[in-house]
Amino acid sequence: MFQIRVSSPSTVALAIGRIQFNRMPKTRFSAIQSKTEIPTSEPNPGSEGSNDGSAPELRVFTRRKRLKKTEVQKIHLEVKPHAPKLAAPPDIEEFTYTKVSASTNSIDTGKPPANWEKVLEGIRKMRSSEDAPVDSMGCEKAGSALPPKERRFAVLVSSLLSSQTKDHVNHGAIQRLLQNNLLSADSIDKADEATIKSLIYPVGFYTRKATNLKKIAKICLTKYDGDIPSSLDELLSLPGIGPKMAHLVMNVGWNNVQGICVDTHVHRISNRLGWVSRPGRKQKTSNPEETREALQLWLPKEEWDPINPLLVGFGQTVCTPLRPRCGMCSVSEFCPSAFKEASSPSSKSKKSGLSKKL
DNA sequence: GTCCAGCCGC
DNA sequence: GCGGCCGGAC
Repeated sequence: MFQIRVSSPSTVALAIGRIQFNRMPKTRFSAIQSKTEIPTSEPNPGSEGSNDGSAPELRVFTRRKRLKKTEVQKIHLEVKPHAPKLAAPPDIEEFTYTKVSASTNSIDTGKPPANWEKVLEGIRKMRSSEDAPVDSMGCEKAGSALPPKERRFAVLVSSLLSSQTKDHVNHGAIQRLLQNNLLSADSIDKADEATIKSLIYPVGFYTRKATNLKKIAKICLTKYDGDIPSSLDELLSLPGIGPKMAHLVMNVGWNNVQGICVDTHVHRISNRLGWVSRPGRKQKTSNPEETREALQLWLPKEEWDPINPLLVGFGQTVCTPLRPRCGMCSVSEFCPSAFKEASSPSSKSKKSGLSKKL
C-alpha cells in the first residue's frame, strides 16, 4: 500500500507505505482502526534496532544546521520506552538527558506537564469528530509498485515539495513527476532543472525547490547510490531539508522515529498548553527545534509519531493561530492560555507584533 | 495589502 | 533573529 498523506499547508506531509490515520476514523479511513505497521521487508540501515519500542536503546541526536555557526551541540538522549501504556505518567527518571557541550539555550529538564494524558485524550476525541484538512486529503496509489529505494526517494521528494504547499497541489506535482518518470535520483539528476520546475509548479517556492531537488538527486546518486540518507544528520545536510522534514523522512521513509516532527502547529499548541515551558521560568520555547527537544524530554516515545497529525488537525480546526476556538475546546480547562487570546488582531504590523504572540 | 510556513542566507 | 522565497486565502 502506498499512501501519501498530502498535507495541509503546514503539516507533515506524507505517509508513504504506511497507514496513518488510525486515530481518525474519518471518511475513507474509517476502515482503518488499528495501527498498521509497514511490512518490514526492507532492511533498515538507519537504525540499529527496530523503533517499536521493544528494547531500550541509546539514541544520539546531533543537531547541525542552525547551530553550526555557534557550535555543534550533541545531545545524547537515552530513551527507554516507557513502561506503562497510558495508565500512568511516564517515569521521568527513565529519561536521562545529558548535554555534552555547553548549551546556551536548551531546556534543562522536562517534567511531564500535569494532565497531559487527559489533554491528549481530549484532543483525540475532538479530532475524531472534527474534520481537519489534514484528514481529508487522499491517499495515493501511485508508487505502490516502486521498489524500496525509489519509494524512499519519493518520500523525500514529497516531503520537500509539500512544505508550504496545499495538499492537492503537492499531489499534482508528485503525479506529474511520476508520470514523467522523474521520481528517482537518477532521472532527476539527468533532467533539466527547468523541466523539474515546470512540473512541480505551482508548489510553494518551486524555483528554489527545483534547484534543491537537482542538488539532492546528485547527492543521493553519488553518495548514496540513488537511495536517500538513512541518518538524521545526513538528511539535514541536504539542501532544503531542515529538522521538520528530516524527522518526517526518518519516520516515514525509514520507519525509524528519531524525533518528533515539530511544525508550527505543534510548536504553537505545545506552548499554549504549557507543555514546553521551562521550569523555574515562565518562558516558552522560541522555535520549533526548542519545542521538539522540550517535548522529547517527557513525551512517551510512542506518541512521538502520532503527535504531529493530532496537533496539526487540532490546530487547523480548534486551536487556530488566530482567535482559537477555546469555547468549543474540550480541554480548555487544562489550558493556561485558554480565552486569553486577543480578540481583535486587526491592525498589527511587524513592529507591534505583541498582540499576537501565541 | 497581510498572512501563511519551513528553510536558508545574511 | 529577520527577510526572502511562492501563490493563494482572506
